[in-house]
Amino acid sequence: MRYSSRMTGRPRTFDKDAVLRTAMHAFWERGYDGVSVAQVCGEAGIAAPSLYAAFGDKKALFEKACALYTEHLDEDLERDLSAPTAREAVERLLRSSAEHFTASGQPPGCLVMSEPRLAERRDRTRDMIRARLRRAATEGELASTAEADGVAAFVDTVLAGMAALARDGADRARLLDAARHAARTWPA
Amino acid sequence: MRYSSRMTGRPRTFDKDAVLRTAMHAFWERGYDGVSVAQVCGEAGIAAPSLYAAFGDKKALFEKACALYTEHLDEDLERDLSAPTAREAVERLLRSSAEHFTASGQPPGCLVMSEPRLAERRDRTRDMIRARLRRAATEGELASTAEADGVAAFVDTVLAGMAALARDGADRARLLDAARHAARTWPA
DNA sequence: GAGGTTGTTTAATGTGCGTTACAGAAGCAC
DNA sequence: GTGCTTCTGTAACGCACATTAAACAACCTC
Repeated sequence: MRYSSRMTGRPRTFDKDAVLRTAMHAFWERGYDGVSVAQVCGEAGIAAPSLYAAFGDKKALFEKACALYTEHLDEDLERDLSAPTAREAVERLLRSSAEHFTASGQPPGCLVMSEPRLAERRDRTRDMIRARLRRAATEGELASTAEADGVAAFVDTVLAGMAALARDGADRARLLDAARHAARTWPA
Repeated sequence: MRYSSRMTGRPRTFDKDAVLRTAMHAFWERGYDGVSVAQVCGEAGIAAPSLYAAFGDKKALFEKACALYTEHLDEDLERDLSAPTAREAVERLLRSSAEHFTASGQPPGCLVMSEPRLAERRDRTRDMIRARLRRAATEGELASTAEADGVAAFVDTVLAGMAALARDGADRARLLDAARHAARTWPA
């Protein structure tokens, strides 16, 4: 047996990306524990061994689904936070999050926020928000680092809360209302 | 067989209330799906048939645990909302919630907020908050019913967010920080 | 065509779950 | 003591789950 070049073999009969999107939607909607491998197979129209061959076990599938989910999310986060002022950055983040949490054709809420297993990723997001606000403190937009951390805790809270409300069926207008009220907080 | 008076039989060897508290803690910490009947039995030190005889099946046990949890919670909510002004009511609610979500000797966060199955109870809480704020609109403390509903959506968001942050390990100071910033929102 | 590699299908594996049958133990009334 | 009732302990039930073994099918290279 040689390791020269990849052998071809029988071609896959399903769209791997489509199956991953299906799995991502399922985890997003019902969480890791709320989704069985058999359910993903049923929704994707493939048998279990095909899924295992393509993605590994359930945990690996979940991680790949999360990677797909956070791919666009991280881009959006960085775009919003790169606004010239922290105030604008926060306003953009809250608004775009409200929109994302209530996007049609997708489950309400946020996979990262809802899934207990993704606490580490939530921490990373919060680190980025805090970093942006601390920068605002050094630039004089906020009074101090402590003030920046307080605003960061508040923004984290509103983000998590909007995701929770969306999951409970709140519509986009309600979330945008909450985001608008949150923006009033900004220290004058 | 007569239905006259209750027969005595062998007395129970465990403290029913203590077992229910144990179950409540378990559900609070790990959610309905994250808790098995066997785990509750192990933590409570009783066998499954004893638990089933005392509380019924898992769903009934969960409902009784929730009733125990919300018993004190509803009292606190009504106490906070009965403050003379809506602003003070909201400030009290946010502060006491932050404290409850980080109380020592109890799991962090909130059983009602974390458990997907309790959406109805969350709705009831939100109805009470909205009702208090609409009252403030009729009393002239807020500009309009629409304004009251906006503030209510914001308060709902902050409450849910604080519970989520607490679950992720945020300490009491951080939650109180968020609550304090949220109070700044109040329309002047 | 033969040989090799990979995908599919069916059926099975083992594990943990919620739940219960059953036999014995512990109390009360008489 | 004998009845009656209720609780306890062990062991089992059926089911859903994640995962895989084994046989077959489809493609490539030669």
